[in-house]
Amino acid sequence: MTAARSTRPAVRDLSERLAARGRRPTAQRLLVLEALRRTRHTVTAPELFELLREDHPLLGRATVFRTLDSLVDAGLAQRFERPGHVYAYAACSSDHHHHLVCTSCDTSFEIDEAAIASLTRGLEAQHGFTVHHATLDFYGLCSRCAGARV
Amino acid sequence: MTAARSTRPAVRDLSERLAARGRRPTAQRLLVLEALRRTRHTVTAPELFELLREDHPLLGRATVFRTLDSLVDAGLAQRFERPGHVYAYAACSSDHHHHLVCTSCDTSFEIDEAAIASLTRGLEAQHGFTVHHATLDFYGLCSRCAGARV
DNA sequence: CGGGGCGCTGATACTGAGGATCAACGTATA
DNA sequence: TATACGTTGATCCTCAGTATCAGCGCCCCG
Repeated sequence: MTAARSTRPAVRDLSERLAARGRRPTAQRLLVLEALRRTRHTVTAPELFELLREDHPLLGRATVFRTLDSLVDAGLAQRFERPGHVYAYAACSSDHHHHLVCTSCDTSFEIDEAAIASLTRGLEAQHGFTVHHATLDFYGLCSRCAGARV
Repeated sequence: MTAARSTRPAVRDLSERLAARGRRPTAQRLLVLEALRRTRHTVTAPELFELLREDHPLLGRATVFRTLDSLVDAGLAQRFERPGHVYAYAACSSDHHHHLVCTSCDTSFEIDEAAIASLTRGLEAQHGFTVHHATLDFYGLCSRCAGARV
């Protein structure tokens, strides 16, 4: 597999984020990230593996799992709950880690981080707690699905 | 800081909540709920099973899994992430579903729901989204652990 | 420019959380 | 007391996620 030579923002972002942790922006990682960016929906690791395998039969199963973890770790993807005790993933820009997730069509929408930052600071002050990371995800129906199922 | 420690309401609460769904407040369910209330920490289903089995060797494994799901469903427990892609659980009062979780000692603290309610309403208005349920959990260090690891 | 360290990959086999199933049981209502 | 129905525990199964490891390729340093 050849190394990526494009200079699109996604690539630069990934490269920087990974480099900051002594990791490499490999073709596989870009592949996974771009596939994740392309779907507007949340995807489980096995789903994404099957999806990618259609075009890239060489891609390894373990690699997809590992890569998704790296992406979450690098702040470029977010983990969600799916019914049935399964994790699903969605790409997110480096500044927006929280989402509205439609439980009907699995589409995810990014949330403006400002409101949340102030909430976090309030909680830290109130409880003497040091927040490192938060899952702050809202599940429900998007306007389209809410309308469609009246 | 310690959360409210009112003892008996647990049973009434469970009964009502379950009855509202045509379900029964069985001895097993109370057992699981009380064990969950007793630990101030988050616990995984297998951990809780092992814990309960010491005193109640008859208790079935599947029952613990089922019961934890019922409790979450009834709003009396909350699911969390643990490193290693595992779910952990904590009891919560019917009105407080969101927590601060210490990643060092696994203790969980309830968050006042008022601030969150207004955040939710704002998001609903802003995105035309209908929120049914939210995971709103903050992971980090509690004051004790933050102090201890200087 | 050539070797060596190290991170990454893909294949395989494994682990264990959680679910499905089902006969037996308990409890509430008729 | 009889009956219906939710619940339980035992067993077996599924499959998401992990560990392992040999081979490979990038990058650094001589």
